[in-house]
Amino acid sequence: MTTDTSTTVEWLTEEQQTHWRAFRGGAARLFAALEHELERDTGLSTHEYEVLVRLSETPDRTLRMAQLADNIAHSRSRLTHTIRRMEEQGLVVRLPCVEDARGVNATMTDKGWEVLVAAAPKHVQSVRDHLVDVLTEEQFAALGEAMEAVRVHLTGGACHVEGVASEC
Amino acid sequence: MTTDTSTTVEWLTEEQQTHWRAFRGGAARLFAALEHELERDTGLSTHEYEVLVRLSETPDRTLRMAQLADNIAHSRSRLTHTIRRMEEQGLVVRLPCVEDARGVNATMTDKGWEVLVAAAPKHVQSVRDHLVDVLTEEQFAALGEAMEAVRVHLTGGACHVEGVASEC
DNA sequence: AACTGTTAGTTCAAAGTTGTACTACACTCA
DNA sequence: TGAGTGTAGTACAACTTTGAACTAACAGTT
Repeated sequence: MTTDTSTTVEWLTEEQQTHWRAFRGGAARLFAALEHELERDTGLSTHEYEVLVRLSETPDRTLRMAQLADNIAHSRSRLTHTIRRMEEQGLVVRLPCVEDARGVNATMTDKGWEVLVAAAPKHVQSVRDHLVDVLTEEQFAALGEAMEAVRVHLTGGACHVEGVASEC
Repeated sequence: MTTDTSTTVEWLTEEQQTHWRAFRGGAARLFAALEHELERDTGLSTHEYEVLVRLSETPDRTLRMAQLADNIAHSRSRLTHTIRRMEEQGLVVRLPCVEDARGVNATMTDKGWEVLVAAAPKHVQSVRDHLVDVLTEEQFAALGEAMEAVRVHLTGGACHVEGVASEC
């Protein structure tokens, strides 16, 4: 082992480059398409949709801000803005946390629930149209497993918050 | 065929849901990590990097605005802003297009080239660290092929602009 | 040449995102 | 009990993105 700072990097093969570009380009266009269809069909952004989904999966439709932020991989600051906007729309409410006076609980309202229930079928259909049904079952499973490995690598495998089971 | 507007949607199986979430979560975290490392190491955003890459691959380091926008899947408006910022940094220049007086050519400067040459090894290393080397060769190839199918589905297969061969 | 429809690119204002700084509270350990 | 350290969430200001409106120029028609 040397301390050479100008070590050569192993370049990508032409094949790898092709795959990497397909991944970047495909993912960018896919997320853009899903975003547009969800916005058009329901008025929600995919981020707002994700928030509602996560809240809907807890017993009391409530999560701490930090948990929510970790779940959907947003910065704290970004989540504060998103939740404020959703609160203005009446989709969620924020309440101080009893156990920890620093904390804030975001809770889904009945309206939030209704909006999610109305939005989900359309969004699922979009995901089918542009991703799931475009691939074979094996391809889609391989995609999921590969990206799960990437996620585990990036987050150190962590995917749980004390007290509340979260999606892994 | 009916005109029933409330047709039931085929839901995702639990497995499909898991894969879909892994894909979303993994991709979001991966792109965020790459963005941060590139910014930290070179001061470039991944979008600026992409612009430089595309320009570097043409014989005269030049592309029309619209071609560039299509290549990297950005809106026209967004590309205008990106190129303006890059022009202020001296990475590209904009020149009127001779063949079509409506058009504008974006050309990479020597400085842009140098910045790209300096940035590329670091970025490739990031891509290796967090994606390519995390997966087996087969997994990575499967990922690329799947996302290529998604891209083709979304763009109607188009991936070429008259006159200039672009990445497919 | 004038008319129509289309394409290229920019501009504008509104909305979203980012990172830092800040306040408040909690935890630890002397 | 209080000093020091860490965590939760928000506020702020700078920056980026979005979509619609706009100007200019091409292309085809009559």
